[in-house]
Amino acid sequence: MCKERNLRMTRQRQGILEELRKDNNHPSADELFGRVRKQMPRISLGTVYRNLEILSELGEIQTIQMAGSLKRFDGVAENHYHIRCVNCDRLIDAPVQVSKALENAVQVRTDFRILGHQVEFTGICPECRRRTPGAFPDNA
Amino acid sequence: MCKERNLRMTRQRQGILEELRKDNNHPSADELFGRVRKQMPRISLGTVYRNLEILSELGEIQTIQMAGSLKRFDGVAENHYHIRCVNCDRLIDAPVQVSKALENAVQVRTDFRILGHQVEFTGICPECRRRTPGAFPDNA
DNA sequence: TTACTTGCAAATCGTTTGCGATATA
DNA sequence: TATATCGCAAACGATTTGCAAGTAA
Repeated sequence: MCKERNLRMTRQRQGILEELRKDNNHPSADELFGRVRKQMPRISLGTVYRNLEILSELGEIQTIQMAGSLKRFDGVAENHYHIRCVNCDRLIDAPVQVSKALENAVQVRTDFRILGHQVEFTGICPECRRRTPGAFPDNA
Repeated sequence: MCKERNLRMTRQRQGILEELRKDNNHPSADELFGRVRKQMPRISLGTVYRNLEILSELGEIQTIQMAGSLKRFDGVAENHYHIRCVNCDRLIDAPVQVSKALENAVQVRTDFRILGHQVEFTGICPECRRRTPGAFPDNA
């Protein structure tokens, strides 16, 4: 990291990045704040936001904002699709390949210069289906 | 509309829906408020929000929330993909087919019950490329 | 007539920002 | 030492909500 910008690897920035990469769930800023705070009780929420913004600009992480109203953050920077549980808001990686062909298809049909694309599936996660059987029948 | 709920077709609800369907750009609540207000100067922003929420629940319109921090609304209820200009935030429909096969691919690989999916392409719109030549070279 | 809906204004809440203090390179 | 970054708290802005008055069915 630290391209042309004069960035410093502070204890806080380090801790936030490590915590985000520890497992690939996709916490909100506030959730991440809660986790990082266990290591650094005096860190502030503003610092978490500031660093997530910087890390995202650097391409070290990615910011996810789709169906939900909260931003979610992903320690894996490469594009991949997500599935969101509409019941519990859990967000996981979707086990399907990213399609560059889709971008090309749009590119040739418009005068846009296409830079990327995001996909989010919505559904009911296994836990929610199990927890409340009958609430989410398989045939919608 | 008005399934099992006891909904009334008020002047305001009617006007909001008509205005949203007049052309298929994808206004924010506030933009739509501005337009509807020309017909009904006393309508309030809260009313616009309340009705957009209801119309969305009824499946009459859809709420779009992806890369941007503002919700955007779409008078066309059927699923379709969008392209967002990262420079001016313009949002237009993407001229590619919705792929149910994508949903199936995820369905068979997870224990989620997949309900739908959203796709948003990001890029630079023709107007922005033209307006600031050189700023957005074709080879990224 | 009834209860859904409105306009208004205040509240909410995720996120951003100003500032003086701190700590990294 | 210079200045990027921090912690704190206040500001911001989109959205939501409580309430009394208005109105569709």
